[in-house]
Amino acid sequence: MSSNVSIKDVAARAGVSVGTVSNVLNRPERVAEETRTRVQLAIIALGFVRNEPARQLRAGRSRTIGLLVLDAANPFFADVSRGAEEAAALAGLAVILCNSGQDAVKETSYLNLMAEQRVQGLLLTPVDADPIRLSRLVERGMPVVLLDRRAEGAGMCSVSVDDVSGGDLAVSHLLEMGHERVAFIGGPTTIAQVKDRLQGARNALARAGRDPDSLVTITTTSMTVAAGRGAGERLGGLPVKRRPTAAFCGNDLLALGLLQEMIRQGLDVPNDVAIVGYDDIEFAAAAAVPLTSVRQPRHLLGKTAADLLLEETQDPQNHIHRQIEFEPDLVVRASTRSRTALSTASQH
Amino acid sequence: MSSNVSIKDVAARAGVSVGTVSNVLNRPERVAEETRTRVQLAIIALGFVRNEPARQLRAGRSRTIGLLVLDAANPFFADVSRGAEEAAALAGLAVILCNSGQDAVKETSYLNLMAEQRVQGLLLTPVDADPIRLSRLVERGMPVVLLDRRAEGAGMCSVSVDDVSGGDLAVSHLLEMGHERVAFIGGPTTIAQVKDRLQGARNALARAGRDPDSLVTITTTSMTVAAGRGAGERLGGLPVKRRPTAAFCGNDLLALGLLQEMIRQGLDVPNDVAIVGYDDIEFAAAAAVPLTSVRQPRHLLGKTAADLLLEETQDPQNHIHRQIEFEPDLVVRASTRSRTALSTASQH
DNA sequence: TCGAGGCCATGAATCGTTTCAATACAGACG
DNA sequence: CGTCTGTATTGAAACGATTCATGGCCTCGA
Repeated sequence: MSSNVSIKDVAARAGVSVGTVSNVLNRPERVAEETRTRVQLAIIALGFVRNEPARQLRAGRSRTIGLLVLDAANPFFADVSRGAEEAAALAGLAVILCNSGQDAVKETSYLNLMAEQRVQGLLLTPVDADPIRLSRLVERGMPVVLLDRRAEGAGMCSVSVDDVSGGDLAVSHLLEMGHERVAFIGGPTTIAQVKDRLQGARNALARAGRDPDSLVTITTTSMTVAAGRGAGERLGGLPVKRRPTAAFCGNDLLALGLLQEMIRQGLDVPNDVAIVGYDDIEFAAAAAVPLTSVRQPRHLLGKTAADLLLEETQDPQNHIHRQIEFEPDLVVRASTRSRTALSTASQH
Repeated sequence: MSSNVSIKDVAARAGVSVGTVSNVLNRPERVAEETRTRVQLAIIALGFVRNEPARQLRAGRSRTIGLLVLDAANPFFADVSRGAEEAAALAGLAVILCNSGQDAVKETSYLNLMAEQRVQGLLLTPVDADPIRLSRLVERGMPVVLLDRRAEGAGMCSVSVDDVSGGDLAVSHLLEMGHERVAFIGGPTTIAQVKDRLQGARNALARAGRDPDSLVTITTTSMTVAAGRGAGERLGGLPVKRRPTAAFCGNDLLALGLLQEMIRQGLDVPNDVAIVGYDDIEFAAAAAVPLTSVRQPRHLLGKTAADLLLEETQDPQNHIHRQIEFEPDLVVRASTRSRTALSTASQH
């Protein structure tokens, strides 16, 4: 198979020992210049490519970290991944990207895969709150940084955005715009982000003196555009009297799907139904009705997580686990600006 | 570091030899039931995780394939990746996903990384037409399948969509809608997809009896939403007399950016400028003005490529390289339906 | 009772690299 | 001329798994 040329062949061709070839590869300054170039020429002539698994076996550590995301098709995670990759690349590490697709079985199998591959560490957006699999990993000494999710104990680092606060921002805004009946759309509720954003929504209601249970909750089985359309069908099916006048969606994909379905049903956004999304992905601003959304520092999230992981792997002794939490921003766009509000705004 | 428990520890604890443990792992049927359960218990008790690099070193082959895409942030490639991953997973292989970001340097470094990792094979969307790096890989016996790009010689498999035909579809449609001045937006032109789609556009003009050089070509440095906005600025800056009344964009990200910028400038889509995108990503339909776009079978593209690669790795002797090419479809939406056309349509 | 044959388990060789103690050698110095 | 120092290279022992020839033990049939 590919590249059966080993360090031994290079050594033979250059007339040196394998140890010297290895030194040329790893500590070139220790090798006399003349020898070094001879070896390098042999490497080129033979097309030698280092066998990384063998290196890893002997050296004891790999040059990769793992990144396990909830949904690789969500542009939010694409941006997070890029942040992590850039930070890892600076440290000479490659990232193995895996997609759990919110499926606990796939998550487990990928966690196992990464453990077998002996990645140096793991960036992880966990599917559910189950701490058992995780703690087993950590106990065995695998450095883990939770991503987009706050670590509960102090057993590991985490980088997250305050989802409760984000949910609060979103629904407070809707209440300020005068909405009485508000819906929350998201799910499954096993996902921490969903739970927290919902909690934030309830907090906002409570603070405004409303009954948190007045929140109409539409639970979806995933967080995709298609699920958003499905939720839109359910919303549109409600009698107008009881239909919420505003919906807060657990992410922008849901919001975009909901928006599409509202338009299809001939409902006006924001006047019949106002919509707030979450993540502020690039497409939110380009939507049929530009989406109001809760913005998260996506790129920074990934970069910070990778940096924390690197810190831990490079000096595990002195590492102290940290939980970093960013604050989200609300970006207001047309999907929540009622026509009157809009005209008021344009008078400025 | 993580999991320093080796097969030797398991053997000691179970009171058997390492060979037996290996057999339990790989050919359990050869081991007596009583022994097998004893070993399995030891594995669980010690939390043994197989060291994959060591396995790979001895066994000679890895259980991963590489996937190198042009732009991981583009939902088109997210869908392609998912197709490839699903097919690979069925064969028990993991996918290492890397993102060249249309950067030849990054591409080279990732190709090298994958070669060092001894992936079984490679799915690749190449940055440019340079065949040298590729042929070197192939010569050394690395199975490669080109993805979203037709292989020129017969040296490797490829799975692609006919981009010339796609460009033709798009511009033919614009001409049918009565547009006289058409623009093409895309770049850099080193990317084969851009070149072919442009060629298709010119073919359509020629067939309609127009001068292919009448196509207004706006070259971008990347294929992102931001680049689309930039192109929109240039388009909007043209005197109305000379400004194209329609733009065909090299992908949907560009089209979405262009659309945003047109709206910002107060131009009407499609009446001032009609827009056709490419890829028909999910967000195209949800855009401010739903985008007409050239649809590609994204998921199938990835799946087919992975299947071809598996076929080659599983029986390299009898494998015959194939070039599979799918045909694209045009999906017409509001971004090219002028108001008259729209009202005509709604009378049905 | 013996030999054949089947089933299991063993243990050593091996994969390609890194690492490190040991060695070779040249030049400086007394 | 011997010794010392330091630099450059060597060679062998790991790393953790797989693989396969070998052999022990049992059972069965003659």
